Amino acid sequence: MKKKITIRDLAKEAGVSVTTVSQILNNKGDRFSTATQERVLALRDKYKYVPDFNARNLILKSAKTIGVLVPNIANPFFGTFVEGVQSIAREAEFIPLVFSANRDPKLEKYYLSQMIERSISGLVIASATMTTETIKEVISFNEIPYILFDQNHTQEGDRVQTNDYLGGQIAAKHLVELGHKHIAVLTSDNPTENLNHRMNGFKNIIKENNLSLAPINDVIRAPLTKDGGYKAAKDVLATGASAVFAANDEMAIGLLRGLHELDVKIPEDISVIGYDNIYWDDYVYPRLTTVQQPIFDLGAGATKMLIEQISHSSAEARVQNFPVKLIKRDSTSSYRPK
Amino acid sequence: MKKKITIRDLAKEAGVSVTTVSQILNNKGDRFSTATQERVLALRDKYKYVPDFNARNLILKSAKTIGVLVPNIANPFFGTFVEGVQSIAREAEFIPLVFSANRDPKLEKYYLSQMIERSISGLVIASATMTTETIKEVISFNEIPYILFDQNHTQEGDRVQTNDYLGGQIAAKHLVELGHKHIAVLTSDNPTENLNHRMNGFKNIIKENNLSLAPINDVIRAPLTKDGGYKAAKDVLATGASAVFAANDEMAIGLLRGLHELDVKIPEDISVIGYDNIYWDDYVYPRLTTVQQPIFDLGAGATKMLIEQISHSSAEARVQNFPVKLIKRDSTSSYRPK
DNA sequence: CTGAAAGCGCTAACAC
DNA sequence: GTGTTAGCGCTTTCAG
Repeated sequence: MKKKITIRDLAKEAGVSVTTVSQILNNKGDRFSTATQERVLALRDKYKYVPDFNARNLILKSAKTIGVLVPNIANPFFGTFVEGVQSIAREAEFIPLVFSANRDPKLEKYYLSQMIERSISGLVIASATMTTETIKEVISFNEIPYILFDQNHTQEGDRVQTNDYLGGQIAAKHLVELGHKHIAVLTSDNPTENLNHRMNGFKNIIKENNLSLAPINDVIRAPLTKDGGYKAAKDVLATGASAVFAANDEMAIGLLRGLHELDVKIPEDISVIGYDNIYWDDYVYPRLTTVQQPIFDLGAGATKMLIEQISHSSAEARVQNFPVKLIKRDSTSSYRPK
Repeated sequence: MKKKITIRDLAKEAGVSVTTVSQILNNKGDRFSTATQERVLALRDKYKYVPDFNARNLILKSAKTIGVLVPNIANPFFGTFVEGVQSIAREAEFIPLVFSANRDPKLEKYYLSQMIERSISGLVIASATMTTETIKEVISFNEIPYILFDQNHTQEGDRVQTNDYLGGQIAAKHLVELGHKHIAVLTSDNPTENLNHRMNGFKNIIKENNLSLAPINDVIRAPLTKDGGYKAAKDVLATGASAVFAANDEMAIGLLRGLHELDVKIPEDISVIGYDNIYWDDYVYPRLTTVQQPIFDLGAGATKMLIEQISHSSAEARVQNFPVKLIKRDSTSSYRPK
């Protein structure tokens, strides 16, 4: 790395003091003569001078950096979420530090400590494994502003969220309206609170319509991944249901594959509805009907809240709700008796 | 943010000098008595002291940060690539700063300047739009070590790469061996050098087998995206070919969807082979045959090289090659005359 | 209009 | 074994 040119170099060459240069470069130089200002500015451009970040922040105590903790960056759901974060961060000239913690609490703690060391100004947490204890212990201890997403709704703090209960209802209504009487559910073997809400909303509609959902037989549990959905196909088929609600699109897409391999026709033999509306839904076969969460907006909204909190440090905890809605595609159809 | 506890606080409480604390905390404290060492360490734990990053780096001049520039983080190819980067970075205690520049040169420059300001130690560039000029102008000017990936092979500098020519040959061989005589190609409307190599390898095998590839009719060009592949389906079909090689999996997957909507059966009516082996290939229908690039390893390998370069600043430009291989799945099959 | 001087929190020669 | 001291590059009072 070339030796960096410092503010002192500029000052010397301009024949002024370091103070002068500093003030002018930080737009606090009204009081200096236009000639001086122009000289300094010209010199900065000539040498492409960039103030040293560390030196600057050492004084300013703000790194304009926000941490983003997601389970898996290669997952398009979180990829899109992060893009939402980035779009807002960029506007506010914050830099996001993104970490993919792979649902590994140790990794999460490591990254967390790294972030604190780097004095991030705030944190967006989109990780279901981040426990209340970790948050209390590490984040609150350091009094770092943070925003939660996709968390157990029992936790405290500012958050963005969608109405999971409603989302579950929407999914159920769709299947019921298509005439399905026997509906199965594919959900996580280790559900977070928001997933429970989603499922409760679903069951609520089932019950209202006097349909049954046998808790044991019709509720299949598997990991919340494509592979989880894939491997659960046999069990889903065994329920004999004519429609199935998968707790998220990843699972639903895995399920699609599993059902194909079992020579089950979708939606003719069984309708499948997912949840999230990741951008892949249009590219699986058949195109996946789902309940949309505005993923990008969630990332953007969380970041907007966070930056507000950093700037004004508003005291009260706020919750921002985002809408969910049905996206009808080709994986669901009317019930046809066999 | 709570006022941070500083090294001075520790020193005072431990009844020793700041130097003592600093040395001990940096594992250079052999010369101090065990008692002192333990006292200091205990205090650090008690107060969860973390050295101030900015102050530290101001002296050390190393932020242990590497920049990573990718076109699109929500794209699983780059998501996986970034995970590879992260895995190595973490081992070496480097923090990756990941930017998704959306193939927008302005954004790329902005992020680049941000990174330089933050005195990153090195840069992994996985972006085809990053031109030689930008690299020269911004990166070389600041003498930042960098590693390229997926770039125009004409550029200078250390790099990781795969043998695209061979990859193209592998794809062609597979189709030829299946008995296909009339093969179409779906490639980028704005190809980078590595794509050209890929295509040249492909054409080489076609020619060797005395098959023709009409440059105009059989080479379809579209954006290198799912949507690009989707919209190109009609044109591909119009070639009358019994097999098609798509320049990457994204396009291939889009093409699959487009062909479905045209009621074309894959692989019965037309075989499709992609390139990259993104993890979605197993979850489209039919499962996509492709040429694998070791994406994770590429990210990891690039990062390993970069960190070596940062540490030892080895002079000579190095190139590390990664293997490619055929992954046979369900989207290709033997030629059957109609 | 301008600059001297203090100091952010830390590390590292160099004394003692 | 331990501490003094001098900065790292920058911003910011405050005194001209």
